[in-house]
Amino acid sequence: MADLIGVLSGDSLDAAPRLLGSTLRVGSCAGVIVEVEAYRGSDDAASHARMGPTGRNAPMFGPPGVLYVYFTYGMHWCANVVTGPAGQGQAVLLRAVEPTEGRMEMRARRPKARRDADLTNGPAKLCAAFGIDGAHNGTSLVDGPVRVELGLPSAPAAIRRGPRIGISAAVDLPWRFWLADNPFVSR
DNA sequence: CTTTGGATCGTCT
DNA sequence: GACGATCCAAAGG
Repeated sequence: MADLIGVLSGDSLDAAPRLLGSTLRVGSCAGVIVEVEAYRGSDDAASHARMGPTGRNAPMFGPPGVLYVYFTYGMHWCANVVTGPAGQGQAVLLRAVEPTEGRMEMRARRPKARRDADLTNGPAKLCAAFGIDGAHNGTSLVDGPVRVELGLPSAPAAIRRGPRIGISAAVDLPWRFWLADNPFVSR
């Protein structure tokens, strides 16, 4: 299956690298996804879903193709693409995007960004730049306000993988994926 | 360039 | 009551 839901219905570990090169679109802003992290359910000690469904992670246990937005550190929003069969609690965190449309708007929302590369090279940065917040939690990525337009699969040789960032458990699992040499990746 | 610490509050134990 | 799937400014080399 070559449609978005088809791709997202699979395991987050398969969907994550597949999403590299796809487009994130919100209003007049758009960008190419260049860095993601896969999170799974009860078998992933670093996942919000590790303890089963709660008030916050509820969208992760719903159907794939939905946006899961969470608030952290008292001030930041982060966005995930829900994947896997419904009930699994799997998702892919969007960590970095390469802006392609609406840079002026992004700059207005992120006045602290000095270089263009600082606009969207982090999970909370890209949410701020695109104006994604809790109001978008649980919305459809197919026909909702925040959309993912599936791109062609990236060449395996262009994909890098390594440990996830910012977590304190399961730190050895290489479940972070990014496009090699892309200047918009977070690190 | 790298390292360090502050900001700030919803969520779950 | 503790702690984040983070970011940024300031200080030190």
